[in-house]
Amino acid sequence: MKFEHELKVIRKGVEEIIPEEELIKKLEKSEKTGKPLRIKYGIDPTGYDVHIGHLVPIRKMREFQDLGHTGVIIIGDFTAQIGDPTGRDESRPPLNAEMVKSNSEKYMEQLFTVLDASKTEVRLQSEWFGKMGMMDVLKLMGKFTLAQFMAHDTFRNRYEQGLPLGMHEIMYPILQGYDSVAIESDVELGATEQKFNILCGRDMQRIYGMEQQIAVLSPILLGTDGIQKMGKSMNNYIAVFDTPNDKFGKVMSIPDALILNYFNYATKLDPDEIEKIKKELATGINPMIYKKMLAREIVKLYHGEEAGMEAQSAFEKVFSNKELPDDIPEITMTDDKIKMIRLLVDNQLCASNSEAKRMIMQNAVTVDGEKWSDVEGDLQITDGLVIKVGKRKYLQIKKDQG
RNA sequence: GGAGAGGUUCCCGAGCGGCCAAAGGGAACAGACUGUAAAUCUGUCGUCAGACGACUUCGGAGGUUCGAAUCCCCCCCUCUCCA
Repeated sequence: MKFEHELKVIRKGVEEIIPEEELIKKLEKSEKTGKPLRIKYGIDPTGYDVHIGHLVPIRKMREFQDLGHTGVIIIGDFTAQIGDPTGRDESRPPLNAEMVKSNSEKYMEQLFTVLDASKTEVRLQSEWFGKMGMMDVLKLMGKFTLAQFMAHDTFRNRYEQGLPLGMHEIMYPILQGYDSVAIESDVELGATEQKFNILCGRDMQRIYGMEQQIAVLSPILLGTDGIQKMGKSMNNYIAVFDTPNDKFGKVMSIPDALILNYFNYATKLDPDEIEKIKKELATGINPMIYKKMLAREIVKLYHGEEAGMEAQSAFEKVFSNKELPDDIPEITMTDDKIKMIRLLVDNQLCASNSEAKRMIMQNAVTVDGEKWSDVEGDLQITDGLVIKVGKRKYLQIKKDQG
């Protein structure tokens, strides 16, 4: 069959393609005309912390790019004012132009760790929505009925549960859908929860008499807690900006049952190889071995091979062998002694005096490996002392004689 | 516009005049253990103060009371039903 290779690449790690037959037609057409397909993905510039869950569809975009197609990233400066109803982020501070600009720049910087910049277009929603007036908006809204929206889980559930549902929120899928018209997308990427919004884009294109886009839906990546989807509000995410050591550690903290899932969706590993790992894990082997490999693979993706190895040895050093890490934050002190509690709070090892005391009482504080138990005590400062709080917080003191 | 329900500590959610810094669960953190920042168990979880005690907190502003998250008044917000 024609396009067998392309389809195999596109299908990999994808939950659903709607409709697949049309995608084949589009591929054919693209080949015939030599015109690359336009692959859309939208982001809301409400913040800029990108986590590896976001990158599942982005990696898919890269694969499209490698097949010669064009990625189009939409900066949702209008939808950001609404907040994706499926995302359920509470606070929506109004965004001004500078914030949009700086957020999206930082956002793109992270996406370009994956994307091919030469085949990426970045577009702002305000390019088209900024020109619209009330009449245009009414016309857009008239294309859909309330029943269509209430048939959608997110809206219906919130309505039925008696939760607030703003009128403007139903505009979200409409705006996102119109984006597809504006940029004439052939394919829109997103996680499965985006199905409704992306299909809205299809409807919108049909209404405007255009060729309709294909939805290519990625699975939702679970967070490090293994229960909820990875998200900023849940504090269960691995960020692109996390240090290699943090990425490694966070991967090590996922439940064992999640290992294969992450291999599938958060790494570039070949499916055959993942199949092998699956079999290995089923033999009852210590999952840690493969979790380390997973962590290494993920670090590698963003920081390179060497960083992956380094993060692993740092992890083993600190957690398996309980040695000191290489990069301990340092402070320089001139005094001969300091109250321990103050030292901990002043250097952000603890959030408050009370917490510092609690930590001491819970045997969480050590000085050069020795437990510190005197809640009120002073620390005699000597050069090179290492303070450790809990499992992960360190501080080294440099004594300035001067 | 009318009638009713509600807004509690990071989240969910109990409390409805003193025994409430506020049950319970989740998250988080710590300790033990371990094969991992897995799992499990135990503990901690407003701030300040030598665990006594003090101060700030229960949508917002007032009031009643020796004393309020709990009662009253006004305001803001959410939900349901009626029009």
